[in-house]
Amino acid sequence: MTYKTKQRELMLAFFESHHHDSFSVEQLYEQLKGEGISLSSIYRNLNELEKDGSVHKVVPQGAREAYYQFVGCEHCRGHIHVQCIECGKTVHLPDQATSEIAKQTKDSLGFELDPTSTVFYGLCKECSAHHSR
Amino acid sequence: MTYKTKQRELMLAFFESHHHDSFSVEQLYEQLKGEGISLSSIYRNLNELEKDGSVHKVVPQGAREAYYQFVGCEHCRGHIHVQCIECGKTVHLPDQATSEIAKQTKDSLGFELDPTSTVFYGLCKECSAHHSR
DNA sequence: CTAGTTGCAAAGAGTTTGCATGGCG
DNA sequence: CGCCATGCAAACTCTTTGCAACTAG
Repeated sequence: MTYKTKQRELMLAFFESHHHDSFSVEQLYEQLKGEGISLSSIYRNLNELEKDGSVHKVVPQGAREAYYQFVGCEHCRGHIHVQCIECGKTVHLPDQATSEIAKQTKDSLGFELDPTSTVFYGLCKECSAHHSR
Repeated sequence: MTYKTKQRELMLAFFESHHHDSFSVEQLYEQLKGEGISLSSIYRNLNELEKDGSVHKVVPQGAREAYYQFVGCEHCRGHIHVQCIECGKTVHLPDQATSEIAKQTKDSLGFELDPTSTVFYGLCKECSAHHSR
């Protein structure tokens, strides 16, 4: 009940090779339309990927359109994503820090953190260095 | 160069008295139109509040419209917001946990966390209790 | 052969904007 | 008074949807 179509494979392949970037629908379309995929298929597949949790949909501050980031790979599962609000770069928080933070959240509020869907915002090492000069 | 208008005051007053809920434009309009405010003013003021950081704009998974939450009060400044993906309830992470988490992020990645703009997602105590039954 | 998927074009929803009017300072 | 903010309605943009053709299983 889920066919393996050329269009779906195209999108997955593209995402697999761009783990830590996020893309607007337009960007995806620009990259993939040459291979034969329509805008509506991109939208439809994106919605499914979002529903089963392998893609994060984010609407950046001030942006009109949504951006999508793939989090379906082994690497991403169970890791907190940390994103720089200046350069947009995203990295994973190491396992140990992730579980400690989950524990602190649990201990202080009884709150069960979902690492995969939360994103930390702030300044990466490079960007915060620029700021302090 | 920013006038104190009745409409702006209406919105601020409403937000002040609903710290930890978030509202769609439509909900705000329903609540406030009786007092004399137009849809476009709500949009325009919301955009300004977002720009100066006193309001978070969020587009929930699967939602069409944006939701806005006030984070401009003393209470919110410097605190990480923790939101339940099931019931939507939002609370603050205590000071100590917040600063420890910021430290861990800094130590492991050199990343300067911005507590005010990051939101933790997961299940609150009550909702995770329901799940484990 | 059946059911899911695609493309296209049209429809829809939420948000933004132009312009004249009104209100703050 | 000058400048900013408001209201209204029209304009826009991004996203969704209906339908017929197509394709995977």
